[in-house]
Amino acid sequence: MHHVAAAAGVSVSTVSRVLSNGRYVREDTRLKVQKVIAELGFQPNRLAQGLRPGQSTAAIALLIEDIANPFSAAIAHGVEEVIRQQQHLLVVGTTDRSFEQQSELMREMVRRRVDGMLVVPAAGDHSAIHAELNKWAPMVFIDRPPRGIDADVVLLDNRGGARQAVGHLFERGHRRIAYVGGATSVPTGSRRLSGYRQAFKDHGADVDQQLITLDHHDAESARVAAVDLLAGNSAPTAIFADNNRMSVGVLKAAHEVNATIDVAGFDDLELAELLSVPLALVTYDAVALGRRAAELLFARIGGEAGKPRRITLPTSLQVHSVSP
Amino acid sequence: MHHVAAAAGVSVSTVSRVLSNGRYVREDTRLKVQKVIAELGFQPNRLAQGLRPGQSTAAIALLIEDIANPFSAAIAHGVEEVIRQQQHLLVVGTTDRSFEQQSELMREMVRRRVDGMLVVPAAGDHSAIHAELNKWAPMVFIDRPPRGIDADVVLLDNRGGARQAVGHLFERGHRRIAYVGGATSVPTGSRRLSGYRQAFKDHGADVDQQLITLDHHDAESARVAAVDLLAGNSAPTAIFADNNRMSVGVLKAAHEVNATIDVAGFDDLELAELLSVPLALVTYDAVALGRRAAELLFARIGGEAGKPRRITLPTSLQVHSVSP
DNA sequence: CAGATAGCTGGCACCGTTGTCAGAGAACGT
DNA sequence: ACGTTCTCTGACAACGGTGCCAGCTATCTG
Repeated sequence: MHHVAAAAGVSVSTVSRVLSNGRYVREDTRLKVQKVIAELGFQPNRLAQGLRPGQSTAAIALLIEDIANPFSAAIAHGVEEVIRQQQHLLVVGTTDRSFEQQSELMREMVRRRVDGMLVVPAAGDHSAIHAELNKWAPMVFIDRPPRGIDADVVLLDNRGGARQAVGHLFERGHRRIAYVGGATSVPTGSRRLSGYRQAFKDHGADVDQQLITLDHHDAESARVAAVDLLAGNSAPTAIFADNNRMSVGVLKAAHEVNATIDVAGFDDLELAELLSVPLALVTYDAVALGRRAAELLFARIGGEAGKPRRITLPTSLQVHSVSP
Repeated sequence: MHHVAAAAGVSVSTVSRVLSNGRYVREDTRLKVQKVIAELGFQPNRLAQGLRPGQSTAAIALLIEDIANPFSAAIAHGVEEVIRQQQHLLVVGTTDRSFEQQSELMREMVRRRVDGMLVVPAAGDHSAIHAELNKWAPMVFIDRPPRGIDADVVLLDNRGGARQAVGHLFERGHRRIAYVGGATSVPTGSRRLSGYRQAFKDHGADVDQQLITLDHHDAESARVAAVDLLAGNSAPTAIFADNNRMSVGVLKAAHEVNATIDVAGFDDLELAELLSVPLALVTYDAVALGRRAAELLFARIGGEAGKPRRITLPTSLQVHSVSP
């Protein structure tokens, strides 16, 4: 800016006034300065602007497990919608499910003075890090409650969704319904398992522990487990899959051993309607998850006080009938 | 920091030395300052650090069409890998395919003094904006060359991939092969169409313009077009789809009218192996696209001069045989 | 015609941090 | 005893902006 001022033969104050569209600048002075700015290709330094106290950086941090995951990507999309509307910029950090990495990213974001943080929390006790950083930037959590603290969070109805899907299998006459589940360290999974159990209770049936297999981290591991289940002498007639990777594994297994079973699963699948297996999917609006979280965050940034809020978004069951 | 210095009874210089782990600080002074920092929960302001000249902000901008798009998400993932390794942070901007929005985002990123920019360019003449901003931050483009300038870019072998896929259909005995294509304003599509034509030339066949339908922006529009093609009295025996949305539309159409045709398409599809249609897909490593672009960008940031580079990544044809 | 008011401009302190410099005191060599 | 070197610390100027204040000129008001 100093450079521009010198070239235009005015003071930096005047250049600043031109840039901020302030009053009290003579028209020809304004034109002269704007001309120099254009010629020099000058761009004001927003970091320096944000330096003075009370100034916002107009940036929001989003901490997710992995951008390539469609679920994370949908959340990011929803967040982005709100952020753009609020004229803010999005800084993305990837935690890789590591609590240490998440904590270090949170600190880095605070050092960069983001206005707030949206976090899909990793497994770990958040009390220390939350106490340390909360006064710097408000935080809103997404998809699961952070362990150890009571904080703003936007969730899905995991329990209700699983209950409804398994209930659907019951209504189709099944009694031997297996459960193929992902990581047990995340609260999401245990809520879904709880919904599965609830569906059994709803229908006065007993859960067979032999039909529950957990802690599969990818489709391949789920496929192997499902093949085992279907090969057993008391094989299930239907399978509920914990999440989309589990669903893919289960569908591959059924295809592989040529079993005619009903499948239900959490999360949507691309092309589900083209498959030749009766399939029911618990779908939801992941974009809304990000949007609602961002809206809540901006409310907090705007000074909204009050107790931590917990918002639960509904799921819906999408039934794909088998193709002819 | 001033606050910390006052509380610890030392000067800001000393606090700065403690934070930057500098020499010449007595052990008890260091401990005293660190204690105060911990008690106050102080976090240094990285924006102020980056203010002095020659200092980097350790931030990279990524401008994509839409984070929720799996292709964009995969690119972001590859970029993230490199960026984390380089201890940088990722700022994401969404252009929505609008050249105006992209230009404004580019300016905003420069105002935030990012070290460099990675851009999946929108349709539009980049000469003015590139000249305006290139001196501030190096740019590397992804997936398609920006119109109007010669710049660093990392591409896919669109022409070769389409040529190979259509060639595969020829080898399976097809001669009437239709083309269902996406937006014609992006160079990617025209390269793929060129590959399609080349495959016809390779096999001494003539292209039938009646079998080419373009400018579909979503799966639904592609589905309708494919249904029309298949209902015609000179229906194709195979269809090549321009991208994954087109493929989905074509597959739905084939399923709908119960046509037994061969399908080939650009981009991968989830669950492709479970479908009961002969399907060949042009797949590629989208993560590598982001990774290579980020690597090139860091080389430029590191001062590597020389002519603009054009890196082309290979595609591979994945053939899914029909299920029994 | 004096005084008030409005328009326009430059000077300066400040934001939070770092690097340079100067200075004080201790340890050391001659 | 004296100069030199080393350790430690604080003062200060920058970095790139913004906002306040002072001061100038021109116009308006009584």
